[in-house]
Amino acid sequence: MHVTLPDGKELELPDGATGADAAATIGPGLARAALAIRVDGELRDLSAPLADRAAIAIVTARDEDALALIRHDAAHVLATAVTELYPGVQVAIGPAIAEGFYYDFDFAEGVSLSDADFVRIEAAMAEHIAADEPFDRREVSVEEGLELFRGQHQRYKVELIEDLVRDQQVATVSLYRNGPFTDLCRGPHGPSTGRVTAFKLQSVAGAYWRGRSDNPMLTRVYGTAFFTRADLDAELERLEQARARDHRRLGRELDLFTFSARSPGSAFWLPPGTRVFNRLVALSREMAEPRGYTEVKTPQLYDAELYRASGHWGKYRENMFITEAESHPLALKPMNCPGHCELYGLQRHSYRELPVRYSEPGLLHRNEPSGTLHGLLRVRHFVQDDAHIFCSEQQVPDEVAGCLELAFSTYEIFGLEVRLELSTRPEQRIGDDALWDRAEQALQSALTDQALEYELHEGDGAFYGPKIDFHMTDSLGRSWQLGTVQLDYQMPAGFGLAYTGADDAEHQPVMIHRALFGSYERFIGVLLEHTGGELPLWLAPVQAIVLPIADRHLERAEEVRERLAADGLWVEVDGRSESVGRKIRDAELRKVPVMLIVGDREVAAGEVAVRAHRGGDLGAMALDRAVARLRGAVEQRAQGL
RNA sequence: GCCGGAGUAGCUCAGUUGGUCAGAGCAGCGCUCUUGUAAAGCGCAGGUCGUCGGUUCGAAUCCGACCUCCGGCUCCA
Repeated sequence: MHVTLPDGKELELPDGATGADAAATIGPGLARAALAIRVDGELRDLSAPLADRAAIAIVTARDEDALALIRHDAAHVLATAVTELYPGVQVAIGPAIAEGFYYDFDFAEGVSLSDADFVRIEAAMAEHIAADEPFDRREVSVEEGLELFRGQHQRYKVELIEDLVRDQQVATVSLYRNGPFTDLCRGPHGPSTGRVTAFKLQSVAGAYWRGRSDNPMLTRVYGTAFFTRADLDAELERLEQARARDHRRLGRELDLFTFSARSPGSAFWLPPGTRVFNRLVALSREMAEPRGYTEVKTPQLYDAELYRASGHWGKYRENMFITEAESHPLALKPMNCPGHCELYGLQRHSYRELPVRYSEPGLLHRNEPSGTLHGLLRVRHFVQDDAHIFCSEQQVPDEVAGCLELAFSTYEIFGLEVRLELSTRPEQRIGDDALWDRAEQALQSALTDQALEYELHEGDGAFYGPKIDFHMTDSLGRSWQLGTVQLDYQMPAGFGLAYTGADDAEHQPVMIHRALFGSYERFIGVLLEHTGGELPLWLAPVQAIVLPIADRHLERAEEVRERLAADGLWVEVDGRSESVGRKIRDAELRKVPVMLIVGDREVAAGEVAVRAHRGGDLGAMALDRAVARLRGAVEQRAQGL
């Protein structure tokens, strides 16, 4: 038979030849390096027999899918070691993931795992790797598979097979055996365990079986694997570096914010952090006002009646802080939309006013589960750069497009790359499907009209409408939602909102929810991680620091400070009796963008010696010129001087 | 909320099997130095070892409950 190689050449092989045979025919070096084979684009085991006329490519460590392959191998080796060390353990699933692999286990009652156990598990894994046990694939009937795993009391495997039968009507399942361990697995795998050359177990965590919180909690062991020790070390080094960019650490080091056990999930903003926060609020206003937004202020606390109208009482109550006064139930607002609807409904509206665009840096409280709180990225008390647009249905496309334009204009200022997601109707929702159809269609066409790339997340929409979300990742690669544009036909109906049309009849407006930063808290958190705490000059909490060389220059330093402060710059004087080297070092560590050094020469010449953070000495210049440069950089929102 | 881990000075961390173990560095404060582009020197002060309860002659150390934090899961801006 003949198969085609990636370069177009044909290879002649005996009938029934496998991928391994093909690799060996091409050359002994390739045979040694081969991990798997791609047959007509699909990744397969080397041991799989090839079909005549197939297009094949031998997969080696250089292939981009190879890492995922050996990580999956590593997951099986992990399960091999764990089943050996902990008799009676049940195994669930163990896939490769973006940064490594995991395997979920259900340990016997009373047995728990901690990272202290990694040493011996890793040692057992290393033995199986050293033994270079082949991965043997076997296709068996469903009955045989069920019998095998029932015999081993592996209920999760049994459940997986039963589901395969139910959902995909399979008649057979594939098993992979390496050494003493046999797993239900689709494959493919590398030829043997020996290919897992550099691996490390990283953490142990709980995970619900099949990701559902009413299922049992399993024990998940995370690890990673690479082809070389050097790659593994580089990854561990990268994780170490990421810790230095953790926004919680930067917030403390830069005196931006802090937390207290007396109000878990709520940041305390220190003066420098408050300056950053407020400047972002100012930017939001600056962006929104020319685009026709009008700012409003609405209450924090509402009668439960309001949340009945908005649907929150039914669908969101779990996340709300509820109190009462004179036996009336009240709740702190978890979103601004009900208040904005109420405000809209308190006045009459004509079609001539539409769209009405209410914006509000609204303070929200959400009763997030304690285990989900995470620095500034997941809090219970936060401010959204929120706005609600009330418009006619005809205006929806333009308004959604306007929101997308505003979003991209905003992210561009920070040099942020965002990922778009379109989320559609969830199971828990209000309103009939015809309206959902229209709303989802409107958002989708807004994206396709501008040829924007997005991921579709079915079922992830808000309970009142579908949404387009903007995502960014933190220093450890975790994804966080920032902005959102949500289309809502339900809440205006719940509030009985209306406007008088040109036809003199009452019409129901459509509402668009939109936030760009999302919450200021989360945005600042992500921005700190993105910049490593080196905020751009216009946003830096201390934009410049004046460093007098000796005490006799203190007076002049104070004059320089006042001059800059008069121009609206955030500036400090380091008046300590320390060496200049020390003052520079401390200013560098505080990531202050600009240092202005004042000594005898500068006093005499009316100059300042300018030094940029990580940019070194820029030389002396007249004070006026330094001020002009600083102001210019701030106005242009430049990265630095 | 669930699983696992952790909590010693403002920060980073020591503290072997319960018995001068309450320590170090940095930060802070004081004094001296008056300094030219990433750390001057000396000294002082600072913690009821997360909280509460228990075991013990004796607990930072052992046990329990609770609180908070960390890593995940579910959920979410």
